[in-house]
Amino acid sequence: MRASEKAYTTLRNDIIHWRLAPGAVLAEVELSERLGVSRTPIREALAKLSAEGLAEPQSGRGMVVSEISLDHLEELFELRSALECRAAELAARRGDPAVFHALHRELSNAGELITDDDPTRHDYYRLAGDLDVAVDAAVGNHYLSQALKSLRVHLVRVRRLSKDNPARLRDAAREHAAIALAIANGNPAVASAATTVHLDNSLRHLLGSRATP
Amino acid sequence: MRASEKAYTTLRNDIIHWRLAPGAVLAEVELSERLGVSRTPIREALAKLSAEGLAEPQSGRGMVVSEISLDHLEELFELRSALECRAAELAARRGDPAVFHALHRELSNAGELITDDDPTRHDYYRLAGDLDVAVDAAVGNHYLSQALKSLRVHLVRVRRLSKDNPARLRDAAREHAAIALAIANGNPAVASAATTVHLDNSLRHLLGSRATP
DNA sequence: CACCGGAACTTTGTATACACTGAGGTGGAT
DNA sequence: ATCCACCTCAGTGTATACAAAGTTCCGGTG
Repeated sequence: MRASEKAYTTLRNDIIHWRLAPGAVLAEVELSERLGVSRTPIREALAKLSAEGLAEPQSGRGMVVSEISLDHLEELFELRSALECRAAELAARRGDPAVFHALHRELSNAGELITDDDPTRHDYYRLAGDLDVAVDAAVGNHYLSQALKSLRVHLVRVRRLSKDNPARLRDAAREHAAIALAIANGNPAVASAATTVHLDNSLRHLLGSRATP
Repeated sequence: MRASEKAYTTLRNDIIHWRLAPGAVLAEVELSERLGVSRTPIREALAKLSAEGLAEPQSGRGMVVSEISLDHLEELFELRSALECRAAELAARRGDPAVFHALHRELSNAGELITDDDPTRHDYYRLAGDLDVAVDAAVGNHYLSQALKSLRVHLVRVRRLSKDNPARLRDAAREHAAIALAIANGNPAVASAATTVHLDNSLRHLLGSRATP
């Protein structure tokens, strides 16, 4: 693996998983020593992170991890809604019903996955991710997929801002199942509407239950 | 101006204005000699262009100017529609009516700007750009604005694929005026619908009248 | 005592030298 | 004659040295 890729991946994960908090300074020499590569690949990594919106140039000098807070949530979800509603719509027109019927079945049983055994909700988030992947594939639009991909990075980051209670996750799974069903049935309007409903519920939940700092 | 910025700006303009055609190889040494800077800022510029989607890594080695053709148009316009319809909707809810009434007046008279005196249609495109800026400002959503901004780069590139006849531009101006009016009237549904209509007309025109190569 | 100026230092921006890898060509063997 | 192996070379990937710019702290002055 190239050094610049390694630096990029490491920093990206550190930012997404809050090991590098918003506002943290990204000093080139310090990073190059910590990651064991020279400054050149570090700079390359920082440029990519900046383009992705995970880092931003400090006033005049240096880079810092970009801010993310509940204040950004509404804005983030407006973009998310625009993209995901359209994606669901297009998936309903173009997707293979069998694929989404299968996802609907899985998601309908997803409540069982949400137990106290797995506090990271890994299985649940993977299933939700599967739906995203299936929608992307069904839509078959490179530009839309890219826009969604760059958006999801920020969504992962935001997830840490709230405590996820099991009840909400079970509701979310049901909402996902409804979206999958609408797509499987080839109904664009319902798919879009179900997505709107789901995102509104998610947003209100996130804004309502703030994580204890 | 920093050398990396200069390299980035120059290359970006060269790509957007088709002085660097899709598929052209972006060799670091050749570019560094041509632009009179060392390879380091060139690499930085290429990284940014790659993140923006204007350049992409060649199989294994090197970078090339990314492809853009009429085959990508439908995909591009699907994303565009998702973003701009929502933006128009939100602008109708939040915008200052006075601003958009003014734009509506200007756009209603835009037909006069489209003469044979200015074959680049500079005045017209600037007016259309003013509407975009006003919508962005009215929406007040950083993430949505960023998504639109990165999309518009590709749209400028695509513009060269078709010959723009004056009749279509005058129609387009009227459609823009309709969008501005709907926003001024605070009617989200109409603003979104007018945007959908405008984009559909634009797309069909682009696909219908191919530029003679 | 506060404020302004400058010098030193820290940190980024750029150039260049070196290392490595993949591609293409050439020569030999079958 | 064709195919394979090896070698050469072009061009990228990385490291490091040097230049420039901005920040901070100290001292002087009003």
